[in-house]
Amino acid sequence: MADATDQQPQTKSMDDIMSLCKRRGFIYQASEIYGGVNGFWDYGPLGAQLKKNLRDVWWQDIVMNPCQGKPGPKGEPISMVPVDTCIIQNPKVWEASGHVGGFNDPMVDCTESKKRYRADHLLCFPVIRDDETYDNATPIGYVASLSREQLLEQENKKVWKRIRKAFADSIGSNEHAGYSYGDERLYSELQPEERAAVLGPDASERGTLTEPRQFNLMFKTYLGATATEDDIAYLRPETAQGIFINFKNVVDTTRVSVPFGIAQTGKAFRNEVTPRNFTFRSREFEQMEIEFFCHPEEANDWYVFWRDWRMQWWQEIGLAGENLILREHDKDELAHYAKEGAGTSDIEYRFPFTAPGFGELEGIAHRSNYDLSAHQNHPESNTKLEYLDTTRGELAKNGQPKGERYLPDVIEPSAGLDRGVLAILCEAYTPDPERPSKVFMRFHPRVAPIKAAVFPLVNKDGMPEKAAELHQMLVKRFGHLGKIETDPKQSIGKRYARMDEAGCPFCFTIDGDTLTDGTVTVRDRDTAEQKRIPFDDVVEFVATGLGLG
RNA sequence: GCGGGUGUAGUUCAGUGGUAGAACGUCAGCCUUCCAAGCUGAAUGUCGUCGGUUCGACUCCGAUCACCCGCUCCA
Repeated sequence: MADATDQQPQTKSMDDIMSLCKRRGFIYQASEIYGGVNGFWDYGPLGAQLKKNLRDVWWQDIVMNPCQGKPGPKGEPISMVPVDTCIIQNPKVWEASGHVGGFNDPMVDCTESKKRYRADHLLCFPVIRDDETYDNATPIGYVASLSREQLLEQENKKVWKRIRKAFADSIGSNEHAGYSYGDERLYSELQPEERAAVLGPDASERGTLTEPRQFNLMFKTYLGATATEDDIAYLRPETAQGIFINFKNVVDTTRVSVPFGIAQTGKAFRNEVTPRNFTFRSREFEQMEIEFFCHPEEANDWYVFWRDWRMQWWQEIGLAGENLILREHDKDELAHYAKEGAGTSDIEYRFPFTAPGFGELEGIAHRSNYDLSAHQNHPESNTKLEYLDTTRGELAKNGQPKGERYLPDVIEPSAGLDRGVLAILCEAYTPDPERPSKVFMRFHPRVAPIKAAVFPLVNKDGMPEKAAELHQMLVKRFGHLGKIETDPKQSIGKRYARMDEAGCPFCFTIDGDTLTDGTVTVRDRDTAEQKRIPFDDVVEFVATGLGLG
């Protein structure tokens, strides 16, 4: 932990980073002139380009040239096709996926301790007096706990005293009066009158827990202008389902065969209970998702493949170092769809606001065939989603396999685009008291919103014209990748400083010598060092710098 | 949802019961041959919002919104 890079995030101030984001036009508060709106953020000119670049780099490395040409577990090329599906789907999609039933967790508040619990996590143990017959006893109340062990196995005097005090009116304060527990029930399953007799996990008297309240995390909307209850629809809480419900379409209309992946980027919406931490937990956010379909026997290999490659990808685009970790989920934190699979991993970044902890950037989940199965079995989908794999099965007389029908397993690498941008901003933010800007943004050239800048050293003597010429050359070659900046005004130091805060990796300066010996000055953002190269080599220099050489 | 904190120019912050300032940034001009240089000048805020107290509120009170921190929660 003594390593300098290890401690860097703790020394970076989130307030300073947010201030720079505003000041330089990366991120603004949404609806700011109306006082903002909780959980929403807008991207300014530099932020929009940065976000687009990250999305484009993902698209390039996932869809256009999957895994940068790296072969799969068996040496085969990775097969990937894109889709772009709707934010609003038939509401039955979300019934089948489990979001309508499961995406809303009933919550319980304790009016005494001010704590909040999930109603289906609260185990309620009936308290039964020893002088009652166990089998047909009426419980005198319930003791709630988040875990069986906590209450039963680690019971100590403190817990015991608390319970005895809370039930003093029923079992008496006599130390020797006994009680025992019946079989536990979930708080969510208790009747209202039973709930009034529950002793909360952190309460000292009974009946301090509220009724379970629904926290529906999906945004509701209405289809059609009449807007009745029959017209309810939802803004998608994840892009994934759009892929699953198009699985058959893609198989039927595209020359893909398992194993292959379907990729998609797009907005998703969740009514987070507590939006927090700048853009980290926004209610409107963008995902970059892959659903990779494979034979169940190969799913584990693909899970490992994608987990490791996605980690490598984030490292390659600038999140190198100790701030990025790969973390395998514990069994008890697996999502409902991953229970049957091999597991889930998170790629996590140590943000200034999570340090020394980490926040999730991307989850790689083994979803087994949960989703395809759910859609196939939904009574109203009425569609067989089994895949006919003609490379498998017994051999027929002619030597050809007879084929095997199965629901493919799915490996899902699901990344948060906005979280990626935020991590890149945090990682790039580099305080440097030695330089005029006091800080610079060390973006990887592939994602940097401004790719290069061209400056005439002074605004006269033919330098502006020469700079304009070079600027045009660079725009023509690299303008599709990001902004090429040029600016003839004010001192050169001020212009360099601006580019430092914008994270522009290369600045080229035209001076008097350019006009006589045909060389320009290159200034490197990270070292602030300068060297001269021929004017005619600048395009090639930038290409190399952007990894295109 | 609870507790704590904050809210004044683009940013960082002063400020006083008598309707606002600094620094930096931004812009313009001059000047400038390599790191926010120099000189001159300019723009910018309904002091988060609404309401109350007051002759008068940026200041006091209340509500509300937003952000930050700690819980809680987070497919």
